[in-house]
Amino acid sequence: MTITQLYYVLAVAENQNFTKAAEKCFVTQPTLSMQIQKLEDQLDVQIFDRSKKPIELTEVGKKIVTQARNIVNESYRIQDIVDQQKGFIGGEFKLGMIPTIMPTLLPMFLKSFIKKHPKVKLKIEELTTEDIIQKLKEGHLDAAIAATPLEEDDIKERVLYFEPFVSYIPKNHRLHQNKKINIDDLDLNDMLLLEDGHCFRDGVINLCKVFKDNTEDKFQLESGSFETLVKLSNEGLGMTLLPYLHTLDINEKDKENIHYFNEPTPAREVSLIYHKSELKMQIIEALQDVISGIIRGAIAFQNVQIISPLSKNKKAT
Amino acid sequence: MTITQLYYVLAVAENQNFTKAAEKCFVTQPTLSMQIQKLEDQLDVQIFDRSKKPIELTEVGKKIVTQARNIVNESYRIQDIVDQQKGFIGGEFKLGMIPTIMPTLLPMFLKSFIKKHPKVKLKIEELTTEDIIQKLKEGHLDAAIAATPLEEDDIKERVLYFEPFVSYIPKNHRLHQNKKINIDDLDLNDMLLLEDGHCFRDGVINLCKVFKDNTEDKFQLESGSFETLVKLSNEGLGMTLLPYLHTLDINEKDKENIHYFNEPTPAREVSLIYHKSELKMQIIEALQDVISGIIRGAIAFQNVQIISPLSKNKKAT
DNA sequence: ATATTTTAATAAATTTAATTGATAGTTTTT
DNA sequence: AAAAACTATCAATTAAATTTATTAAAATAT
Repeated sequence: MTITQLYYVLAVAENQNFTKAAEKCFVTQPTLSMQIQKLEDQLDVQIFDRSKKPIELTEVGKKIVTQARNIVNESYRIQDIVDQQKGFIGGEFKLGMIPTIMPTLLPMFLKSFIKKHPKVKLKIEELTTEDIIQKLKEGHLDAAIAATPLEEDDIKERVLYFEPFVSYIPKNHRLHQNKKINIDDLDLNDMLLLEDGHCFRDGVINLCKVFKDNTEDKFQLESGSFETLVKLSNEGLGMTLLPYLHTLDINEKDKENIHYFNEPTPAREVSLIYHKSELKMQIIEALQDVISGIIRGAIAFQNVQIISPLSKNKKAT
Repeated sequence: MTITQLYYVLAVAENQNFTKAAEKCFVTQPTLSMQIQKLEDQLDVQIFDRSKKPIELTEVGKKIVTQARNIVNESYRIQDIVDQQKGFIGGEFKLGMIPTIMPTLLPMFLKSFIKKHPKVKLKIEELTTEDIIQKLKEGHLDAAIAATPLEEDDIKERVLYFEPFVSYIPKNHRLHQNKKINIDDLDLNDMLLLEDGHCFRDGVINLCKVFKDNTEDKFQLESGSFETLVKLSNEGLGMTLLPYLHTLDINEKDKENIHYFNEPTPAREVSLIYHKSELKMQIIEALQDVISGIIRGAIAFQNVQIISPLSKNKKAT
């Protein structure tokens, strides 16, 4: 049994296809076929059920894959030990970010991070929380930035900052006169929301339900970006909630529609999350340092109330 | 990096010698030299300090060895998964036993075990508790039978039985008239003990100190076997304590010197112990079943008081 | 000090294993 | 029924591990 064989098994298991898996491993398909067969012969057990199309794992196969993932990941840790010893901060680092954080946070820290740690090859991907959790568990991401707490066993969280929710209330809205907003002023029924799949949407729903749990989940208008939400709102279609950092680059004219909440300000907790195995911890800590340092100057709210990003129905989106 | 390379590193680390390590791996010495060099080149770090004789691990080397042991052991688990799936109970199984348990317990269960599980190739070694713990941690033993509790983080325990301490008191001894013995009758100063290194000795010392903690650790006579202790005792050199199972094959004449304790009978806890990684659990459970089944008929004491096998000075011997 | 022994590294040859390109045999899709 | 997609198989090739023989260096004994 070799680490390479186990790696091939993982590739086939994840792609459900020998040919695609071979491409991802940068070898030809017969290589995978033969090496996996060899492993199966040695163990005298079928890992894949080749009668099913697409190919499926057998029952033992599933257990073997879990263990293989362990072994392959633990093998990466040896290089990690060496890097740590040398104080070397570098190499490829795959970072996931959720869509409602990425556009505002990434430009704030990226330049500064690559300047400070030029040897790190950052690969950043925009993903839903759901995908992030799966990829962290499978070892396809080294870390991610998402709204927390997530309550996932295998994933650790380091809080970066608390980002307040801010109301965007157009002229014609019943709340526009109020200088500051209270949570119990909110009503999901006149609220514009991001489309399903964003955890910020779930946060807003949770927030609105803090006081009224009778709201039915029927919304009039939904969109994929805050920019659109603001425009729709300007058209008088309702108010909306924005994460604080998004309000920093709203144009002057629209800024008068921004209303802050009374304390305790509802906020989302934004954390750097990573697998509990703590691989590449040096880079994770370097990221944390850079981002925390930058945010310290940008967000100055004191008394906040954390709103959970988890939807009541689904696990985490 | 290959599992084989990691295995070679472990062998050299444990033998502190390339030549010996090569023999244990059933390859030639240049194979080890080259493969380990290759790994060192790849990681760009020295694992061994070859300037020291005998060869030593570097600081990183120590960390790499720990992780390598992880990986190699986890790789064995894949075969384990397959065996478990198939319900196969077989293969090599290395069992350690402490000297004060081995001669009485082994003959009781060995035949019956190999009859019930003929495919298991049992390799039994007599070892001190100390050695057992180390070998379990290094993966050189699959399980062991020892006196417990040990309070070792990485080691799990499954109690097999409680074996009472029995007094052996010769004619001329002050306690010979007493039909039953109390713990507070004991005095370390007229007690014959096993030589240092046996945990049963430490158990006896702990037992005697339950009531008197003023005893100084100066003993007159010590021996390596209970047979000798009994003979020395017969010569009038003092009383001694025996584990219950040892009293079953004392000759008729000497049996009148055996005195049981009043309840709660002091006893040692005898357990099957194994690494927390739970490798080869099927065989461990098979062993537990067989031994528990056999002991059930042999020991019938109810009210026992467990005496710790741990010495106050050293950790566990 | 010098010889002997022990031990690890190196070099070249050999064996073993992994990988590839070409192709055949299935199954699925069109 | 034909085409496409996919995996297994084979022989050839490439790469890697291992061995035997030897050298070099250090430790030990004489």
